[in-house]
Amino acid sequence: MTDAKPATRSRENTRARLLEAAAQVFAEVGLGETSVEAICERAGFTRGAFYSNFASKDELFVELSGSFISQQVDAVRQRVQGLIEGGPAAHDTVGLVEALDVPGDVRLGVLLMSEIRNRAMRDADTAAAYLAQDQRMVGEVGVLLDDIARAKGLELTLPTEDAARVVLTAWEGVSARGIIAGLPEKELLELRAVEIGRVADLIIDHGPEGC
Amino acid sequence: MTDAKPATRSRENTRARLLEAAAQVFAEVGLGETSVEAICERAGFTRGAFYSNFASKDELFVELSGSFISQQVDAVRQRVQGLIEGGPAAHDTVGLVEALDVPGDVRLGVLLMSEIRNRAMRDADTAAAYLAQDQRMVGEVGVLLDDIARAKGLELTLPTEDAARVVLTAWEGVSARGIIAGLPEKELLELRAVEIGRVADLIIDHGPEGC
DNA sequence: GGGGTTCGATACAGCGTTGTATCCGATACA
DNA sequence: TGTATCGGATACAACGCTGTATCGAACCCC
Repeated sequence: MTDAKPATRSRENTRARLLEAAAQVFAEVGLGETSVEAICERAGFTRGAFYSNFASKDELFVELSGSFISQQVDAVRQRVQGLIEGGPAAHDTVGLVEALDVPGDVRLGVLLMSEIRNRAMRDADTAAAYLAQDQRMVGEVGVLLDDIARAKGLELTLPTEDAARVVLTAWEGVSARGIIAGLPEKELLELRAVEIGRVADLIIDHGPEGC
Repeated sequence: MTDAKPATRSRENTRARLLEAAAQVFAEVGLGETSVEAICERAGFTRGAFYSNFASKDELFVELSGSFISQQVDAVRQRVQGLIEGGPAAHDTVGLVEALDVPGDVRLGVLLMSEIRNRAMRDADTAAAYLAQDQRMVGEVGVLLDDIARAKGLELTLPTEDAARVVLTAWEGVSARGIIAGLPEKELLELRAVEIGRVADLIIDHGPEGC
């Protein structure tokens, strides 16, 4: 999945390497600051290879962002299903963090997602794609939240969809803040777990003190 | 405050117009996609005027982002103080929305803030400035939240600082989503008010049902 | 293993942008 | 009113980036 050097030259391989390199460069310097040249250099190709596979930087970005987001959602979906099938044992707010914490380079993921959102704010097509996947993500998290609450015999303190949105928004917010603060990967993960735990308790654990 | 055409030519006036134009262009197309040329055109100057006032696009951005954020915080601070001095009458979650809702072009504000955060994720200097102002903002919101809770005879369900962060994160998240969804100004304000009200209730109104 | 095809490298023309150096006009002050 | 100064316009050289057209080599299939 992370073949740095290609054994043989094939269209698919080249595309994949270009996409991966592009993701890195986008994350490092931002979409607007990224040149096609920089992507090619990172991937170990020349611009000839690039234009043989993509019409422009924009087209590549559309493809990259599309696959990246849906990949993220799919990963969460898989984990949510796993947790639910695992029975009530796994149904804790800890499970929530576990579900959202898609493995991989956290920093890259946060920065790339930030670029996508940034573009979505200005481009209608990107916005539509983003909102569609976002809705899916909200659905998955909502299912998990409902299930956690049910396993605990409690009710959500918010409508499911709103609850999921609050959790996801907090997730993104705390991720961004961690990056800005320059936290290393490990501490970022910890911070995120702690904060999401707090928010989840607000939403699920309505009234922990004896009434 | 919004003089389009300068009566007389003065350094300060030119700087101000360039800064205002830059804010608009940054919001429209993003920092990286913005050329010095575009800023000057928007402001009604040539690049000569620009380089006579700023060393580079970056320097302008640093100045702009610095003044913009602190201005936002100051505005919130003023409103928070006003509300608190207004007595318990104004102490509602409605007051919270009122305090955060700094008047002006909402879309521009959200987009510009997004650009600043985006840069803060990659540039240490910007990050430091951002975090400092963010901390101030958290403080202000925290004070208001504490006061609202006290006026209602309730306690916050989270430590003050965490509570403020949750509110602010939700605020930014819902703003961004509104922009992405292409909501017009008015609906964006409504959406924001509703969502923040919900979140605030979670944090302040612990246990609305009769125990 | 040879020939056709595909894929990536190379070369090139063109454009937009940057930053500076110079010039001109307006403002301020005597 | 004349003069010095300051601020913005103009002109220019240089660079980086884009996109395309062409060339050469690796792959595929027979």
